[in-house]
This record gives sequence, C-alpha cells and structure tokens, in this order.
Amino acid sequence: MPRVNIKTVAQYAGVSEATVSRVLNSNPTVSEEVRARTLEAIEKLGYQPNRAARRLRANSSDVLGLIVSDIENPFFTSVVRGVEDTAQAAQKSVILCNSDENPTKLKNYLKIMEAERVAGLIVAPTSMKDGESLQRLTQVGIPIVLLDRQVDNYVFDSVLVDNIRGAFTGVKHLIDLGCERVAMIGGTPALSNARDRLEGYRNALKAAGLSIDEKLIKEGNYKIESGYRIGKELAHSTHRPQAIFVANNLMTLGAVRALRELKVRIPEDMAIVGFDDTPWANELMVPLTVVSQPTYQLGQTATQLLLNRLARPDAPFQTAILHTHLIIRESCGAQLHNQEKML
Amino acid sequence: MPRVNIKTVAQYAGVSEATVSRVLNSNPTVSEEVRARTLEAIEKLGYQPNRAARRLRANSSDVLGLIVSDIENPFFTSVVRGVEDTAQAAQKSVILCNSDENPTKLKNYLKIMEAERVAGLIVAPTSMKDGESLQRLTQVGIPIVLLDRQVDNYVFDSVLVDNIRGAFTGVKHLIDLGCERVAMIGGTPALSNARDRLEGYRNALKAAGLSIDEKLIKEGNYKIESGYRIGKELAHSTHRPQAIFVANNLMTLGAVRALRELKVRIPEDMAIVGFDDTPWANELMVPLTVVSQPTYQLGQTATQLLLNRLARPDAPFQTAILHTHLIIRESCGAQLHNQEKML
DNA sequence: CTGAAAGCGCTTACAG
DNA sequence: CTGAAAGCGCTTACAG
Repeated sequence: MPRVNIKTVAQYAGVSEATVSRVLNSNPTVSEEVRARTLEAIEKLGYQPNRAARRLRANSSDVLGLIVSDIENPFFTSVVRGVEDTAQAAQKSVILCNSDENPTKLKNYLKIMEAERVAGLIVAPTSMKDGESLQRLTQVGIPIVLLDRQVDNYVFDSVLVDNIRGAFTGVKHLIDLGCERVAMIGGTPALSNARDRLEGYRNALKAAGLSIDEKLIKEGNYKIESGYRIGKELAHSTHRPQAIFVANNLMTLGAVRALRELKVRIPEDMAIVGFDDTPWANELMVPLTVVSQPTYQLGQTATQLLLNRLARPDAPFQTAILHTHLIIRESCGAQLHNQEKML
Repeated sequence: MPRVNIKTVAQYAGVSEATVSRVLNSNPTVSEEVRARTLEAIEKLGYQPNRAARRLRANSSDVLGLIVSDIENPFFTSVVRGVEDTAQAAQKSVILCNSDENPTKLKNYLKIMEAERVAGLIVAPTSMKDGESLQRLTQVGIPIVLLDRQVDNYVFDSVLVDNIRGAFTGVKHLIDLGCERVAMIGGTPALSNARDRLEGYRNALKAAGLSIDEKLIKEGNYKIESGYRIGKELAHSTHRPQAIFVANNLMTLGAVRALRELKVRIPEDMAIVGFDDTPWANELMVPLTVVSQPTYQLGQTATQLLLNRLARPDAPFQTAILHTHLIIRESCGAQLHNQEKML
C-alpha cells in the first residue's frame, strides 16, 4: 500500500504541494476556500505528514528530548510528567531516554538526540564531567537545559534544587531532636547534588558545634542496594550512630530494609531522615521524614526554560533554583520526642 | 557554524558521498584503504549523520517506539528497562511516550510515532477499543506488539501475563486462609487485564463453593487515589469483608493508606493481597503479599517479538504468555495463621 | 571497488 | 493568494 504523501493530497485537492504545506503549517496566507478543500483531502486520505522530511527541510522540529539518569526512580518519573505536560501544552512532543547513571550510555543517547535533530534537550547529567559532550550539542544548535545536576567548566540553562539548604534542614532537624552522632549515606561525588547534600550535612553539624566524624560519611550510588549495604554497615558499627541522613529516596528504602532485617528499631535505635519524598514514604513500616523536592515543578520549569531558550537563542543563561521542604513524619523520632515531653 | 554533513566528509576524505554512505552503513564493498581514510575524516570532523535524512531516503529506521500507559507506575518503569536493554543489545534505540491511560493521548502519540517513522512499536493499550488506531500503523508498515493488554477485534503480536490464573491464585490463597468474604478492587473493564483479573477472582470464589457478592466488587482506575477511596468505602461498609484482593500495585498502596488512616489493622481486621510486586512492598507497614509479575522479562519478550517481526514481516502472529507467582508476606495473614496453629 | 545522479517528502524564497 | 522550483542530507540502483 503506497503511503499517502503531500503530492497525493495536492492532486486530490487540486492544489499545489506548496499550498498543502501551507495549510499544514497554518500559514495565514491561504484562502478559506482552498484551506477547507485541502483539509478535507487530508482528512479523507488520512494523510500523516512525514516528520523526517519536514525536519530535514525545515531544519527545525517540534520534539524535545529528555534524558533522565534513572527511569526507575520515582523522582524522575514525576519530573517526566512535569516535562510532558508542559511540552504538550506548547504543542511539543517529548522523547525520553534513560542514561542509567552511565556516562557512556549518556554519550550514546546524546548522539542519537543530535542525529534526531531534536529542537532542544533537557538532561540530568551523570557526572560533573559531562559538560564537554553536552557543549557539543549546543554548538550544533541544540539548546540544553540541565536538570537537577550541574556540570564543571560549562554553563547551561539549569534548574536545580537548593540541595545544600535542604540537607542542612534535614540534618538540623535530627540534631535538634538530640542526635549528636548523625551518619550520612551520600551519593557519588561525581554528582553535584551529592556534593551539595554532603555540604549541607557538614554545615548543619558545624552550625551545631558538633564535630564531623569522617567515618560516618558513606558513599552510595543512589540505588536501593547501596542504601541497604551501607545501612547494614552502619547498624553493625561499634560506636553506632544515633541517626542516618540518606541522600536519596531509593537508598533510604534500602537503609530501611537493612534496619528491619537487623531488627534495629526506627527511630528508637536509629532515626532516619531521607532526601526526596515518594508516594509510599508515608506507608512504610515507619513513615519517613524527608526533605521533599518539588519534582513535578522541576520538570515544568526545565521545559519552560527550554521553551524560552528556543524562542530567544541569545538570551543570557538562566538558573532556576527550586526549594525543598521538610516533611516530618515518624522516622526522625519527632513523635517519640513529643511523647517524652508529654510524660 | 555550518553543520558538517556527508558532503563535507566526502570532500575532506577525497571520496564520493556514496562512499561515505557505504562506510557509514558497513557496506563490505569498500576497500580497506578508502574505509580507513573515510573513517578518519568522520572522526576528525566529528560527523554525526542526520537520521532524519537517512530515514527519509532509506525508509527504514533503527528506532523503536514504546508507549506505556502510566510512566509513574513501577510496573512500567521496570518493563521499560527490559525493553531498553534488549533493544540496545540489538543496536536499536527506543523512544518512550506516556499515554497516561488516556485513549486520546494514545492516538496523538500514535500519530507522532507514525510521523517519526519508527521501525516498530510496543504499546500498552488504554482500552480494548484501541485496535483500530493501532491497526492503522501496521497498515503503513509499522509493526506493533501489544504489551500487557489485549484489544478487541484485531490481532497483533502480544506479550501478556496469565492474569486469570494469577488472580485466581491470589484469591484462593486468601480463601485457604479462611476468608469467606473477599472484596475486589479492580480496574476499568475497558482493560483486558482488569477483566481477566476479575475473572480469576470469580473463578476462585466459585471453585471454593463461595457465593459472589457483587457489592464487594469495586471498580478503580489503577491509580493510588482510587485504591484509597475504595479502601475507605470497604472499611466503612456495614458487613465488612475479611479481605481485599487489589488488582494493581498502586491501588494496593492506596488501600493500605486508607486502612492505616482508619486504624483498620492489616491483616487482623482486613487482609490484603495485591497484584504486582514493587520494590517497597516488603517495607510497608505490613509487608505485602502479592501476585508478582515478571516485569523486566515482559519488556524483554515484547522487544524480542518486535525484532522477530521486523526480521520476518510475514510470520504468523504470536502471543507470549508469561507467568505470575504468589509472594507470601504478611498482609494476607499467613503469618497470623501459622501462629494460631502453633498455639 | 567507486562515482554520478536520481529521489525520499517536505518547506521556502521567489515570482506573479 | 498560489504555484514552480530548488534544496535539506542522505541512500541506492546503475554504470563502469
């Protein structure tokens, strides 16, 4: 079955291909009568313009690329929704790829995005060293918005979260509750948000006049498994910490699992504050106190920045910082604290 | 900065565009010497072939489309991983869209996929009525594999799960534990898997010689909120059921939330068995007994079917049925039961 | 083994 | 307001 193309439509409607193209692109210089006739032909033939051809010729496209670093993390799926909704409202479609926190996979998808000639790209870097690969895309005219993470030596439009302040608040909360030995399960220092959350942790200890025990600072990889493994280590350590601050949602789940298996009670034996809320955090064996991030809004904002950039390629770069807030539930021990007070 | 194209490369390497194209496509009829020279030019210029152009001309593409119906559901994110890994191994890339359980959005994305000329498409339908829209794509040469859900009146390659049997097993488990009044929170009957799970539920009751109380069968929409709402209803009902069988993971979370808020104990006051496991199911206030689905493998299999279809367009349609298994944790009351026995 | 040329399906100045 | 024609960057018979 021969595919119907613009020529078929033109013949059917008795107009030129140029005219069909014009009505397709809502060019106002087409008479009502011709437009109607053309639209009818399009409808009747079920014509679907070939975007590959359009993109080739017009050198512009209405698809936005989005590369997240872990599609299995609810943080990103929520961001994805924000991006999709905002893009859709602006008549753009989005294609999504998953770098799996892997710089090599990221580079590969970057190539694909370039080859696909997406109009612009939102990406969560896998490392602060990703700048060069990203820069390449902007050089060929594909603007980039950085999501959630920064990059060394290069500047892009970015949307970030106040990680330092967020972590500070979470750790301070633990300290205010009386914890003096607070451990941290962090992410890889290759990630800016991991560094920032660690900095927030340090700041909170310093601000409280507490000493920093480097042995209490552990490096995970933002996956469940590492939170689990480090959680066990921490629970087994000789001079056990009173609390753990965990730098992301999945590692928090892992840590909770570890403590459950070891029958370490939360928060009585060890308190926990996590970074990033999830739909299930409140239904866990002990409802999680977390530093919550505006995930959906992160996606919205990133898309908006990209759309702005597309509209004004030469505008100065912009960084949007979104704010976190502490959600106090039970894993931090606040309830316990209240009960004690009541006694 | 003018983009480097095949012409630039050809001139730089001192060969024709045709030759560059040949080395790009690993055409064996190129001499080693010329190939090396061309590759060097490609490397030096950082040439990135324009896929839009290739697709236009070659009328073939190495990108696979994947349309899931709820990107926020861990079921689908796991499926996505399976698809991506399998596609990647076959040198294909995948672009992902989210229909949000909305037939209109699905139609829209279907158009985009067609316009993008993807090589093939894996889709989770939003309704059994989606067949016609899907058929359209196969008519223009884009093969389709149905994921997790079937469709009326049209036949496609499909990968499904043994929903009837899975639900049967879950409900039977509850009955064996002594529950005679088992409620069901199901999905919309527009979805084949929702129908099948309901059928499995009915079968289990019948097999046990129990009567079916239609008032105990509730229709949700596979989102948290509906599980929550119906969970409350059920908890408040006058002749309260002893157990609930919930047809998907997100609704199960909602139901757990509802019961917690109402201080209905699980499983003492009401037992729960859910359909589909999640990473957090075991860490919930009461670890969830679930009918687990092979999610990752579902993605793998769907991709394999699509790849097969691409290789052999005229082969007969195939349906792969993957199997579920029951994971017994605590929400069903099995532990309780054991304790009783021990007394 | 390699090149010249046609053509994929669009869009966009350029005329009129 | 509309059409004829060129061209986007590739691939692929067709020659040689």
